[in-house]
Amino acid sequence: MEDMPDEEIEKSASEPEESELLRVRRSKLAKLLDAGEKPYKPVFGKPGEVAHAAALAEQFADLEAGASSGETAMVAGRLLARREHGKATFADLKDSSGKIQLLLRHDALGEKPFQDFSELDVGDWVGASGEVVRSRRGELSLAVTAYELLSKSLRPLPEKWHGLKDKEQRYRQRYLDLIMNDEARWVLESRAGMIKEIRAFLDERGFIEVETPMLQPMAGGATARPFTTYHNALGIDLYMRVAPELYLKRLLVGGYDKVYELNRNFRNEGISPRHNPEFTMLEAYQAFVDYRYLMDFLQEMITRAIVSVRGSEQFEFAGHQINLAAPWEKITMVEGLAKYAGLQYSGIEDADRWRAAAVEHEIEAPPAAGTGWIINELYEKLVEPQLLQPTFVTDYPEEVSPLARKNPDMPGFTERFEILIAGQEIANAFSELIDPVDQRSRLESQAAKRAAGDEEAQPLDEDFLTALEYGMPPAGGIGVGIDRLTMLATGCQNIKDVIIFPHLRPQQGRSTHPGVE
RNA sequence: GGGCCGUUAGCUCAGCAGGUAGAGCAGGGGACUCUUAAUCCCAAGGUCACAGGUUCGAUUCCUGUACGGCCCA
Repeated sequence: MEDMPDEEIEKSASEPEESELLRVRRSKLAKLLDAGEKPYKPVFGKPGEVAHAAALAEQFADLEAGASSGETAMVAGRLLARREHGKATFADLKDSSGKIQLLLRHDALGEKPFQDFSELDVGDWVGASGEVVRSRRGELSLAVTAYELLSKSLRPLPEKWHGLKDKEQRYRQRYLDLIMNDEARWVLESRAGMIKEIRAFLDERGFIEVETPMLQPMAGGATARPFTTYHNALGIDLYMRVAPELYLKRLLVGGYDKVYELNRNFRNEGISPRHNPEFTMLEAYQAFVDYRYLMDFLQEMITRAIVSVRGSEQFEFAGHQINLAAPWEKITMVEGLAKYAGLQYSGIEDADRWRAAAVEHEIEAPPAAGTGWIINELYEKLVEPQLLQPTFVTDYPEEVSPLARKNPDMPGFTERFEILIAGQEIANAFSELIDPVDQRSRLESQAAKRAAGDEEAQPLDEDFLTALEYGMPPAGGIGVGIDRLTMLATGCQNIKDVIIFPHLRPQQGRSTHPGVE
């Protein structure tokens, strides 16, 4: 740390070729400092005094072109464009609500402030006050009588007309995406709005929101590889959670009958257009209900969330017209394989035929995989992509559902369903397995799979089983992937578009901007 | 992990059957008191992602690497 200054000097000496654009801005900053100006102000106006552009647009909607309102206002935002006309200048200021035009006139401002405005750069934060007027061409404007530089920008923004298109740069420097692309803001705000709707939906029904451990001594509750970390003081490995499920169930054992958690899960898997290592999941549990009850429950919640963004039950996603109007199709996984893939076999006992179908469809089953696993793979490969309209797919194989109650009428299957929309898994739900003896044997099979080399199989969580042995009430549980749901609602087809700071590989020896690093 | 595509000025993009590159916007200088992709004039701006190879000569052809996108597993 103490030799930082030297390093800095060395660094700048070894990088003499700063681009002209950056040099010009730094020299403007130096000029301001030399003149005793403060290019990074602490505050602007009094709290509540600065108006939003959108609020002014609404308030003065009736102001006619060329008219003055007689009222003054203060605004603050980022300078996004400037049009100079000799002794008059127009500028666009963008705040969090929208844009407003500034009109600066030499006669109203005086020589020095008028000239100084020309020295400002697109990208600078500016605060201004003046009379609200509408220009002759009909643009709501602030006829500026005073302004100040609030924060000097040292880097040029992307082009004003085409904006920032480079996807990589949009993900890596999301702030630029947010400045330049209103759609990026809309996605962020839509996501926030949906989460708010979902919380309201659950809160209205008496659910309590809880926070269970992100760092777990054992990563259970889902079939996935965890991230590993280490706790120094305890001297033990800890795992980033892959799901909160086993902790939320402990809360039902503890006597709560409606709990939910809406938060991050972490899975140590590849990155793809549909996978980010951390993602947001809603899990909710309600005592005394089973998976049948949860169908209407989820249908209502998901419809409400999507309609809050789309404004309608009908919308387009990836070229498909989706209709959320009730009723949604209900079909068991085995029925689905018959209807959509022509695999008309009976249940789990048709093991040889399922296995033959797997070979035919080039599904490579790991050594420990049973018939249930194969049925699920066949379903995911052959059926899921065809389920465009909202569909409840019910009764998943026991083998891939180690935490779900067995379906007493369908040996080998569980009381579980997923909701498919546009070929995407949007929600998962089941009647919870509360029998501690059955649960132990299921987790023991998982442990056997782990021993056979399946790194995704769930560990046997003795502490969780102990909790179940005290007695968990009958309950149904749901899981909703918030990122997937946001993709569906906003029409985004890459998860990186709905995660504000998605994970990308770090760049090596290459920077998108000279001067970075 | 495999296949295909991309990476050229701050941004958006051209271009090069191999002879060290252009435009628009942004930035710099100048003109202009109602523009909104303002307009007009002038000048400037580049390790053509990176590293090798072929060649008299590579931004261009070949190989590899990095990062990203799409598809497949």
